[in-house]
Amino acid sequence: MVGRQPSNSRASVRRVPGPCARWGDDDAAFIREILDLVGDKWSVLIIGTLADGPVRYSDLAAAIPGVSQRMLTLTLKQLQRHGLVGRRAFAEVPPRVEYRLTPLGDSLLSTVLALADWSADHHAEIRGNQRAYDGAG
Amino acid sequence: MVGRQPSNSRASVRRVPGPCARWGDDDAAFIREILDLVGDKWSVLIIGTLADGPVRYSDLAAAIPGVSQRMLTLTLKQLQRHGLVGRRAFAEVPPRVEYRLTPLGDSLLSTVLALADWSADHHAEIRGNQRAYDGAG
DNA sequence: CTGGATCCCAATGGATACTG
DNA sequence: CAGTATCCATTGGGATCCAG
Repeated sequence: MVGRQPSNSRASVRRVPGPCARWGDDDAAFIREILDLVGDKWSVLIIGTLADGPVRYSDLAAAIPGVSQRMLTLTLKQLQRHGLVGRRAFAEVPPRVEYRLTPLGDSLLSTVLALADWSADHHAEIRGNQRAYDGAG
Repeated sequence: MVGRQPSNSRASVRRVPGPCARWGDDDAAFIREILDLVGDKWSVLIIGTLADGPVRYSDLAAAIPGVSQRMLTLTLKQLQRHGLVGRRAFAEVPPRVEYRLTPLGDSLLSTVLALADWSADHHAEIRGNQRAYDGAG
């Protein structure tokens, strides 16, 4: 999010060096927004948990060990807002609410799975690099 | 990285329900570690900037508008530690240091590019969802 | 030029208690 | 059950100054 600029910008455009090589400034901004969403501590875990079908709020909480109610709710709202997750409330007592992946959310799952696969593939290599780096300074 | 536990833990283990549907507990942990790295505010921008070849420290700083020296240095170290980025210092005066993607970093670039593509593909759709959500409450 | 060391504020996020 | 509201510790990250 953020999106704040230092106001300090003197009139002179100063030639903001430009975007980052590969992406335009506002592409970059949007990509960062998605990255914030995906890189969020709980988003991917939630998406992964919803992968196999609708899950109730309390079951989500149980399936994702460390999450607090606050963060679960907040993250679910973000995901809803972006249209990745759908919410369905049943007018029963006791109340029941189910969350599920939308088609959009499902398409993101595939993409994220690629990243997960990459992680798994290079797990050992990266661990080795870390140890080497930490050891050798 | 945190690692703090509340001490409050009453003797009862209470049976931590287990992992998150899709991944085992420690796979999940490692994936989250990569996600933290990638989801980091500057990592992807840096990786993207290094995509086309070695870049000097000061050029990186110039190419990535909002970044502070501190964060640039810190992020580069993380990337080095994981073996995604290599550093080469020239014993000259004034000093010159070049950073470049390792093959590992390059393979991550491809994966991340997939995410960037996904973002671009669904940019409009997501924006629409956001407006709908914000409007309808 | 390339960073390291400090200071400090704002945001993140967990714990807890309360509500419909 | 499914959240909301509040409080508070931890952390992220910018600014600034210093050093090789």
